[in-house]
Amino acid sequence: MAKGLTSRKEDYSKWYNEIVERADLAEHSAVRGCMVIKPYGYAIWEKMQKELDRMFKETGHSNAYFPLFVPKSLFEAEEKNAEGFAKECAVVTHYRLKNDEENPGKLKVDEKAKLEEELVVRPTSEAIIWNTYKGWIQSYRDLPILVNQWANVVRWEMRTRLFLRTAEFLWQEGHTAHATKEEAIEEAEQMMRVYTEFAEKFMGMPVIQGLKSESERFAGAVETYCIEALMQDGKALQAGTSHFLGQNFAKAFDVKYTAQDGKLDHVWATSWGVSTRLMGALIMTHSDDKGLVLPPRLAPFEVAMVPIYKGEEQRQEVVSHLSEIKKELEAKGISVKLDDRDTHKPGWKFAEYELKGVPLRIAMGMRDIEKGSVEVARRDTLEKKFYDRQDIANKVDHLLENIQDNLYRKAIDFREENSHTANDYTEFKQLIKEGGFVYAHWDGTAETEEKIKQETKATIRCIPLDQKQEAGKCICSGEPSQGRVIFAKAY
RNA sequence: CGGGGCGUAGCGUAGCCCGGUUAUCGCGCCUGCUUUGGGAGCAGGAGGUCGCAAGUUCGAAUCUUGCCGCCCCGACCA
Repeated sequence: MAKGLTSRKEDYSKWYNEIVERADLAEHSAVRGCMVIKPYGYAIWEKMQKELDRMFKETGHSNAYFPLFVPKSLFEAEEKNAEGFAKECAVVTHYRLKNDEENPGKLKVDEKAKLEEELVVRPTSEAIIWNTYKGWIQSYRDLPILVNQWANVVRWEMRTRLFLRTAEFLWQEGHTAHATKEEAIEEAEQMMRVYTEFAEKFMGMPVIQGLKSESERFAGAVETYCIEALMQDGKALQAGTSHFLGQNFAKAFDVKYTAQDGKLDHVWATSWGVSTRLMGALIMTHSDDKGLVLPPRLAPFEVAMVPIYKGEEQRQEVVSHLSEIKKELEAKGISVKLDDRDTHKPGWKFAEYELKGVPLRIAMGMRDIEKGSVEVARRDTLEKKFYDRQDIANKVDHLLENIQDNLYRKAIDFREENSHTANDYTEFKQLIKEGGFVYAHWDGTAETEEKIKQETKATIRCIPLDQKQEAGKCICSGEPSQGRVIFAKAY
């Protein structure tokens, strides 16, 4: 009996939730707005972490860890940053509970244990980190500081969606300090490029690099670079951001250094981050109506092996053949799960590994052993083929590479098919309704952007870095514009 | 914080309007036999403070009142 998923086209949200749940990635926690990432989902996140971490180290960064709590006085130091996040902060006000005499067995907050100063649970760590950097920096010799932190942060969201928006989420946040403006800008741009490379090479997800408009800019940043991806329902997803912070935080926390020429100046800063939201992006970029589809480079295991047999004797024979193949694959660095459980039937396993997005499935039974063949099914195309037993390791290796490329190419094709240019407001509204990226002229003002948002629900996703200089008129106000920006409805 | 909806087994639900034996069905779970190349079949079984509290009544999942919790749509947002 087939227990299918809801179709993507029928109800995208439902489809998404079913994949997250049935592929065993995550679930809602009993804690409001919070998420439990289950082992299989976390294994994917760990692969992401590993690759990102490697790329950060290759670009000269080191990991460190800063406190979860930010004293309110530090949090409010950089005004724009504080104002931007104030509405969604969890705040610790007490440090002790006591027995509730009126309700035996229950606890209540001990009012005597009220904190002198409230502690904000970090929604982002600029404040606590810049307060720390203050003590680390005196001279140009102390610069640059290139630090990354893997951490959890809390943003008290009113409405949540697994991986895309939860009250607590996991991420990495890089925080760097530089002697010059140019160096800081180069750092922010470099990290955007690192994110781009990760998204495209590992996630198989094409992204557009760009700058945020003022209203979408990070609170406290001078400039926000971003990568934007297009999901299969035609909505945009901000996949990563890298901020040039100017001297805003250095001034707020009074972080100065003495330059080679003896002059005292504030340092220049960047911060950049990607979160478990990338998991949501990964799911929505490749998955289909049969479940998750994972790019080989991020799959917890690239190959699932399913033995087919009747009786214990056959089972042992088939499993021993598969074990040999497994060794050959592992020798090539391919990760394999041999599912020899007798508690589930082959058909059940086929469906299960499809739901979980395993790139390749190898099935083997007595027939194959006799013929010297192996059945290989690829997840991206759902194509099944028999390959010669002798050559299987090379074939699998080749297929995995092919799948990785194919997923990326398919995602690019999808994005191109769903990217359009609008030349007037009527056309714009129609295109936005249909979904996808819409390239259009904009007069550069926040007022117009807001008006368009109110009228169409579309926002400026970014001003693309490769924007062509092109004289035109704003689709909304008719004022002159130098180039097109990307509009879309967004997550 | 505004508008709407829902709370019945691990999950999804019927029953409620019009009160009446042992609370319905499906999935899942357990046992046994037969099965195993696309989510097996049959037989048996376990599992429930019907969100909580009070009230009306001979009798409440069902009616009344209060409370609690959750979901959806807005506003906010990576």
